[in-house]
Amino acid sequence: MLLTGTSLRVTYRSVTFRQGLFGNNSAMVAKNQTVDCGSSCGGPRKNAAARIFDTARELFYRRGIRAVGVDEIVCSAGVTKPSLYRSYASKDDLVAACLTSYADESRTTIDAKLEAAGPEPLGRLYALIDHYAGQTSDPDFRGCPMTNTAVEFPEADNPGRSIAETCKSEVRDRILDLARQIDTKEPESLTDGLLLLIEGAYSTHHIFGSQGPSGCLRKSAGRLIESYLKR
Amino acid sequence: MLLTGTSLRVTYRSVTFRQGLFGNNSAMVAKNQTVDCGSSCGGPRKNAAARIFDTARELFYRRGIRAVGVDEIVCSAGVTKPSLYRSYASKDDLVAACLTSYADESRTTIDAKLEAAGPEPLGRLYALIDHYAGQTSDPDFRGCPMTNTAVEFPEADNPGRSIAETCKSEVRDRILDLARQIDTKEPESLTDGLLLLIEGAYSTHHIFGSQGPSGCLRKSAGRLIESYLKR
DNA sequence: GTAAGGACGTACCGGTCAGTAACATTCTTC
DNA sequence: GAAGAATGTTACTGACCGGTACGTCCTTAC
Repeated sequence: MLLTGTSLRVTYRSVTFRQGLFGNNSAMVAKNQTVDCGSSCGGPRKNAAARIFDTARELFYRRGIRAVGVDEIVCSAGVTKPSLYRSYASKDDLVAACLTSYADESRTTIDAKLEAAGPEPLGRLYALIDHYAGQTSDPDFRGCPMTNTAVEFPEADNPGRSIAETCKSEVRDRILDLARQIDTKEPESLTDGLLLLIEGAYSTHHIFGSQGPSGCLRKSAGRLIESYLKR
Repeated sequence: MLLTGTSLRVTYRSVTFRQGLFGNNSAMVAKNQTVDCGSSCGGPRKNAAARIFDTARELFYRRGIRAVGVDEIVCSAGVTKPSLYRSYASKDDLVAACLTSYADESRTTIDAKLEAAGPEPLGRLYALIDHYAGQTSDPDFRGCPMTNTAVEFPEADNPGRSIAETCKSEVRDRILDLARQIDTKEPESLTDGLLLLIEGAYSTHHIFGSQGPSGCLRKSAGRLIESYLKR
C-alpha cells in the first residue's frame, strides 16, 4: 500500500515531532521554514504576545488552524506556552484574534483600493475585481482565510464561522452597493455572479495554483459585468 | 473574553469526549446524529470493512478529515479498532480510499447526466452546469470533498491532494472538451470561467448556504456561455 | 541596595491521537 | 460438529494535544 506507514520526522530547535500525512499530529514545522516571527527578525525584539500573534497568524493561514498546535506556535515564536496563555485565554481565543485581524486587514486594503479608484462606480467595481485577481496571482496565496476557516470548521456554532460569515457578508454588501450604482436592472444577480467568480478564484487556486483558472477572474468578471450593463 | 473556556461535553455510547471549539479533540459525535452506518440500518448487516468505509466516507465529508479520529469512526460504525486496521493499513489509507470513491462516484454521475442530455454539446454543457447547481441547492451539501481536502491539507506532497488534483483536472478537461465543440473562439477561457463559477458555488455554499450566491450558478454560467458564443 | 511586580521559563497534568498485541468469541461452510 | 475465517475484547504504546502550577529573572522605584 503506497501510503502505509508514511511519516516524516523533522527537528526544530531540538524538538522532534512526527506527522502522519492525514494525521492530527501537528506540532511540526519544516526545517528552515521562514515562520520565525520575532526571535531573529531585524529590528527591535517584539514582546512575547506580539510574536505569538504574528506567528500564529502566519501559521494558521499557511497550514490550517487544526494543523497547527500551540506547541508549534510558541516554538516558532521563540516563546513558551505560559506566555501564550497569559495573552490569550485559549487557542480558540488566539484563533478568533487572528481571524478578526485578517478581516480588518482585508477591509482596510479594500477601502484604500476603492478610494484610489476614484468616484466612478464601474471603475470601483473593476478595482475590487483587480484586487482579488492580484491576490490569486501570488503563488504563495493560500486562499481566503475566512473561507478556509468555514471549510475547516463546518459546525454552525463555531465562533470562527461567525467572524468569517460577517466578513463575507460585508464583501457581498460592498459589491451590491457598487452594482446598484451602475446601470443594471439586476444588481443582486450581478453581485452573486461576481462573488461566485471571486470565491472560485480563491478555491481553484488551492488546486491549480496561480497559473490555473484564477487567472481568468478579471476577464470572466468583465464579461459578466458587460452582460448586465444596459445597452 | 467570550470564547474563554468554551467546550462542550456529549456522550455517545457511554463514551464521553471533550471538544474545544477550534481544538483537535475530535473523537466526538453529536447525540442522535445519523451517522450509524451498519449496526441499525435496515437490510442485511454489512461486514465490518464495508461499515467502516461507509461511516468514514460520511464522517470525513461531513466534519472534515482531521476532525474525525479513528476512534470515532469505529465507534460510529459499531466495530472495533482492530477491524479497521485489518482492512486498512492506516488512517491515511482509509482517507485515500474514501477520496477515490468520491472521485469515482462523481465521474459516474456526470457520465450518466451527460449521456441523458443527448449529443448536442451546448445541451451537454448546460447539463453539466445543472448538475453542479443541483448539488449546491441541497442544504446538506458540504462543498466538494476534493476541494475541501486541498484546503485542509496544503502540503504539496499530501496523497489526498494528488487524488483531488487528478479529479479536478479531469473535470477541467471534460468542460474544455465540450467548450471546444461549441461555436466559440476561446474555449479555454470559457472553461476556466465556468470552473470559477462552479468552484465559487461550492465555496460560497460553505459561508452562505444553499440560499446564497450559489443559487446564481446556472444564470451566471448562462450569461458567460452566451458571451462566448459567436453571433 | 532592596523590595515589588511584571515578564518569562521549567516541568508537569490528564486526555486523545494513531496504531498494535494477544487472545476470546462468533459466524460460515462443508 | 469440525475447521477456518471474521470479528470482538482488552489492554497497551509512544507521541502529541490544550492547558497550568510554580519558580526565576529583570526592570523599576524608593
